[in-house]
Amino acid sequence: MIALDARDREILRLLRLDARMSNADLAAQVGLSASACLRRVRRLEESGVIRGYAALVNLSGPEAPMTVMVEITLERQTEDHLSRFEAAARRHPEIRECYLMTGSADYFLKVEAPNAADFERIHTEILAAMPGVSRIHSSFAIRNALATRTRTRRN
Amino acid sequence: MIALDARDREILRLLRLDARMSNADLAAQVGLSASACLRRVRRLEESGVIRGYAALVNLSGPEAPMTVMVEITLERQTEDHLSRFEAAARRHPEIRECYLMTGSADYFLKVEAPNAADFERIHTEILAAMPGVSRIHSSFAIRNALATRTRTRRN
DNA sequence: GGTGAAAATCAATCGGC
DNA sequence: GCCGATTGATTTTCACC
Repeated sequence: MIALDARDREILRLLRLDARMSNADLAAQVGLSASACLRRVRRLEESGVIRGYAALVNLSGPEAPMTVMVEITLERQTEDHLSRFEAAARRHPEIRECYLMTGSADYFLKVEAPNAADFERIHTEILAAMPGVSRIHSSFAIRNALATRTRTRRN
Repeated sequence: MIALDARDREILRLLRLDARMSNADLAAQVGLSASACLRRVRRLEESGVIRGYAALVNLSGPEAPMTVMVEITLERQTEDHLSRFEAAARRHPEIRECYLMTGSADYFLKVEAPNAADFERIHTEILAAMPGVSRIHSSFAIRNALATRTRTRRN
């Protein structure tokens, strides 16, 4: 992990709020020249601190996906089991977040599926089929309460 | 909510993977001209389907923030209480996600704090101080198991 | 780390189909 | 609703201080 100074942290804060802000704007807001700012952004990208940029999508009505919070408890927690679980999680884009947790549940997953049938498939074919899984507990989201707009147009 | 066709869904899928893909690339991948593609992206932004673009940040070591999954149970669930809770959640950027849930816990929050002291402050001053909160259950993440890089350079 | 300038790419608009 | 061309921004890469 590379060292970060206050300006790097400010760049990260701003890009988390608006990943499509122009480099010129970003540079002005952190008080750097455009070239110095771009050099820092590239360094953050290449070191993996910035691991990507994502559009925040917000569908409602019949298009709305199911969002399910899934707690997974494993029978065993050897490095090998954890690695295999995580490798499987990475292969399934419906598993949008996956955290190794303290406490009783070993993994916490946020799963997004277009519909209930797809979620059932993920549940039975992927999650329940993982080696060493002893318990799966799913909670369903009714709606995202923080779905407010960050940015609408480039200007 | 606007109607989406297959190309709109493909645009959303691609922009969730790489929000900084150029419009020219995006257009080529969905099989549209650049101007037609841009018109669709603007429509998705203006309708709120795309609510923003965010850099995915991935810090480890001493810079790593605490990620805490918090389940909140309310005593009452009137519209008024829910609205006030959600308004308060929106005011605190450390609350990065907030879902209204089915089942026993009413809200599910993902909280990110620079350190334990900040998390304690959020816990006591914000979460516990909300009206009608009867139970708060926090689970701590050890690490993000899906922190793989999506994109490193513009090219 | 900063400046300035050049080249390439891109966004954004407009007229036409 | 889509295409193609034009115009103005933006990104990106230089060489240099």
